[in-house]
Amino acid sequence: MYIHHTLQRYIATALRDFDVREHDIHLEHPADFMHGDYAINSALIYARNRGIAPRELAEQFVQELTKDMPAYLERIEIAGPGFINLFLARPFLQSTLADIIADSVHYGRGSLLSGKRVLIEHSSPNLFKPFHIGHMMNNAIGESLVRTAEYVGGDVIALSYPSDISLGIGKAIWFLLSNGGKEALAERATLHEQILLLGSCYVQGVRAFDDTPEIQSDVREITRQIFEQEPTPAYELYTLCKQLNIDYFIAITKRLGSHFADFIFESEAGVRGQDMVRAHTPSVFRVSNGAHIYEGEQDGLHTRVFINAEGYPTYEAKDIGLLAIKFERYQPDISVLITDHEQKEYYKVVLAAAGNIAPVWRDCSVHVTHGRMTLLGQKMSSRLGGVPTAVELLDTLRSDVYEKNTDASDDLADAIALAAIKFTILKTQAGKNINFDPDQSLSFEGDSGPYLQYTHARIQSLLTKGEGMGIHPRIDGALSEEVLLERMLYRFPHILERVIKDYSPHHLAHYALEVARVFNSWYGGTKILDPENPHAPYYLGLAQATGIILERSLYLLGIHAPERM
RNA sequence: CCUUCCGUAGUUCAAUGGAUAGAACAGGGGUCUUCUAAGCCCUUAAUGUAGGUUCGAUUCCUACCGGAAGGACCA
Repeated sequence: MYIHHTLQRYIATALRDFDVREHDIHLEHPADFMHGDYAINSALIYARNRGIAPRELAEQFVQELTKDMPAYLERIEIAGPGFINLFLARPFLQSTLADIIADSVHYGRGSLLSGKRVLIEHSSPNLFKPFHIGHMMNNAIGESLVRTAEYVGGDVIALSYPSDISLGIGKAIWFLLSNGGKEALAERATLHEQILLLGSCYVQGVRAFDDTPEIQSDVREITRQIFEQEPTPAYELYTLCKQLNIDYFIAITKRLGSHFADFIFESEAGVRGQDMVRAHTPSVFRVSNGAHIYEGEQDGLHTRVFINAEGYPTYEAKDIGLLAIKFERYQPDISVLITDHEQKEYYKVVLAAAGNIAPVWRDCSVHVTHGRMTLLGQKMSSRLGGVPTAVELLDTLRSDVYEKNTDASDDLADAIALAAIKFTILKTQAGKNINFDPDQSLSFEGDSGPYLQYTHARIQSLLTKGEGMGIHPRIDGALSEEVLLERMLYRFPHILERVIKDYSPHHLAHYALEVARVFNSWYGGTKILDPENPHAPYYLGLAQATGIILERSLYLLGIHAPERM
């Protein structure tokens, strides 16, 4: 149990005669340390209903709270219009530092999601199309939520939903088949080059389809063969290409720090969804102009087509099938889906329809949306191929790292480049658009991933040097003058709960920045490894605890914290 | 036309209805014979407009202005 839980319970118990419920106690960290470590505004809120002056009620509250004050509290004050400010006692703060060091990589683990199965779908790729920076955005948020949900006790299953079937893919296969087929692929030496070839087949196939109507029936025939899984050369080539794309997807998401427990393919969901929709017509869906539709107006939404007049499932039906497979296979308590916010209204209709088939599909689903990335002020679109792929962007940033640090290994350069990109994405609240200006957003200075990594690496260096000098980190013993850092580190577990509550890792990103800033500011004015100073072991312990919090924060953001840089 | 989302320093982002709206970048000025200068210290600068609710509004409500996304057989 962490301090915010303990405190909340204590306050609720102390104030039970005032009918203040635990749930209604809002513990917040005041912006200014002068206002204590925690503040509650309960007196302000409750005074309204009672017709008492807020400060007067606050005084009654404080009287109860101080009657038998626990040791972890130093004092309680009333401030402003009736805030109650709580100051944690320094011995408590120091015991927390000791806990952090003792628990190390387990510090902050919690029970918020204990016993809950949490499904998180993210990074769903369009096979045959490049993994571009929009996918990186989805991946960064998804991976961070996966790690954080796991950290607070969830039984988390990460999965991805690759789009493996479409007319567009038929176009790509047609083009490749007409331009060398399997042999053309075999000429490419690496997986990366093969993927580039497939990407260009996609673009050229789409163009050929639009420009030369004569080929359209051939393309449709190939697409049909793929759909029906007929053992033709086209289907055989498709199977090969699909596997290459999956291999590539696994490789790139691994480089980004993700792995998936399962893939559910669009082709699979399509079949399932189509059956599902037909089985629930006319109870849920209705046939109109030959198409199976769901009339969203009954839920204040709009009508969408689930099976088109030609009898093919649309994305809507596939999403129904996907829900069916997810809940059948995993029985999740919470099923999180991460997409860009263009799909927000769309997905409301899907969930409304789904809720009429099985209420849990709707009630246990959470749709987390992220904004769109704009690059240099231009709206991104994967269609024309003008958008950098994840690999291109990463490699570009890596060369910037080498410029700054000529000794950097490939792994280190990759870790720093990734940190820059991921942090840019994660410091913004999920749901908002992100302006992606490589020159500015991806800076290695200031509010950035590399800043956090640098601070962490610097602490590791201190620890190594301290070891050599015979200074060992120690929290007990002589107290120094108070260091602001002590009032920052214990907050970590509380922040994780907010990340999960809001499904937005940006809380953690900003917290980590604040920790790093406070540390650097202290470091700038204090000599830590001073053999003459009796407080040196304590200082080093404080640095060590800070290093742990930074490393854990970075880990939960999906960012690697190098020992040295 | 309808629905949803978004308007905060020059720029990129914070602020769970709270206390003096915080950072970073850019600009200006300092700082390495001393633990990693990817750092630190100082400095200029912001809530689209008009109302309303509240002890208190960047946050909630209404209208307007501006931007984005979605709105039946595309994905």
